Amino acid sequence: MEATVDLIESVPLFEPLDTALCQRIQAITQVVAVEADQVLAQQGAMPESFHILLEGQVALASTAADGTTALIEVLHPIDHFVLASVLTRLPYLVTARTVTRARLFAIDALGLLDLVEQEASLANTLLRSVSREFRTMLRQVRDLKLRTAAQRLGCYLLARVKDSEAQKADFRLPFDKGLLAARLGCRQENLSRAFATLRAYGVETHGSRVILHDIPKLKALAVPDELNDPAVI
Amino acid sequence: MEATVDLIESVPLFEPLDTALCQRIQAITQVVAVEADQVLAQQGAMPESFHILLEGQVALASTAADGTTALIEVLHPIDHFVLASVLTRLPYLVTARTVTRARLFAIDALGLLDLVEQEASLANTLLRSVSREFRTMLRQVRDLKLRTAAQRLGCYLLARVKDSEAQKADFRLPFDKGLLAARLGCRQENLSRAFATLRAYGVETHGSRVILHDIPKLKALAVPDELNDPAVI
DNA sequence: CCGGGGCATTGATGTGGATCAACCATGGCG
DNA sequence: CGCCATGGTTGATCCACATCAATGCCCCGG
Repeated sequence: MEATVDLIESVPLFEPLDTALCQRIQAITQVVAVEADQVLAQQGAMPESFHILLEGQVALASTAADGTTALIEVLHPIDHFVLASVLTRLPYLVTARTVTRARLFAIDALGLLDLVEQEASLANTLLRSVSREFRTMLRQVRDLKLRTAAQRLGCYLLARVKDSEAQKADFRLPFDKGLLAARLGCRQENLSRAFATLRAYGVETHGSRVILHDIPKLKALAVPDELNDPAVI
Repeated sequence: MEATVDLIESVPLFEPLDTALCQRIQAITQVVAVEADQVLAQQGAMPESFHILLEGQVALASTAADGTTALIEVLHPIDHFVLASVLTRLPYLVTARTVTRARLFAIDALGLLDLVEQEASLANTLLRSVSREFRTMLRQVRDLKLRTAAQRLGCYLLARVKDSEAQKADFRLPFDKGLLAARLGCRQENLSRAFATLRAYGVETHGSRVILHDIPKLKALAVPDELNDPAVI
């Protein structure tokens, strides 16, 4: 299916671009609807499309030679993936798979490369985006090296609450605990135990429902990034 | 000290750029010489300069709120650092510190941002560079999640040998084992033990001298990235 | 109403790596 | 020449997490 220019312009990534350029992007963009558990990009394959997630969830995972797999990230709308592979013309480092049924833009890789070379505004917006993604990965490296699973879980939960002043919060996990465990880099059993340790810090759970009774106390345990890195993202 | 245009043009990162643009970069670049163990960028501070390492070594480390530190990378000439922070105008996520005495370019952050916005060729070369850095970080995440310290050491050693066909190799570690341990995300004691396990796979060491007697055997243990990710960088 | 198949929790045990501590080589220097 | 500082190795113990196994829970269909 063809994408409309309106739809292209509504993507935050493309917000700084003028309409003429969005039209040229639209010309190389398809809207794709897929079921859950479908592969959108295969690790090791050469990039064909740059993907923007409009609805649903997508998991990015990387597999080692022995077959073990590390879940890198779970994406929510509106986010995008495999940008760095497309821009470097190097094989995908991750397999992207839908968690739920989803709707996405698939933007032709070579067409996008052409546009990027000609249009400084597009190059600039992508440059900022890849830079932010780089910082996210760097933080994940620091996380894995320095924090325990319980602290990573605490950070994840704290990141779900928008209001930075709030003392309490109440929300649902966006996906099941198996996926959350993988996202945090541990096993489901350990996630359970991590939730158990966090109970002493005012964390109550009922299935996917989470209640944080004492956010300051939790922050003291988990030490979220905001405290390390002022004005972060 | 002022940089010369020749010197700017000789940096691989700037190789695709025309002379006029290199002149404009030269105008905002200082050559800096520093002793060992000097801080060039402080985590949490706003970016003032984009750095390119010409001689010596620089370590990038990130510190958590509890004071523990993770070494992210040790850089060699000609490489560069803190690009993503400069481009996003967000605080440094790492502290950059010289390991040896060093010589660098310090390019004014705001001046560079101006140039990037105007010049598609510069935006493009930086875009590719940040993308490659992103992929490096992503691989480090996978490494930490999936490989043991001995495997990471094996990969590191295998990466030192250029010739991909070689059966044997012989070289020196570029820095001391304390730093190498940090780079691999473990303690010095464990690095020692990792070297000990690798002895069974044909790895011989005398101080910083390393001899690999049986590269195929070592590859079978460590499973370096080339095997996962064809045509990698 | 009952039985079964997921998902989540809980327990027991094993492993990788951290930590603490002692020891050994090396090399600079009085 | 001997002293001590430094970097590297080795051993003992501890902690976080993985793994294996059993059980509880809940929904769903018969």
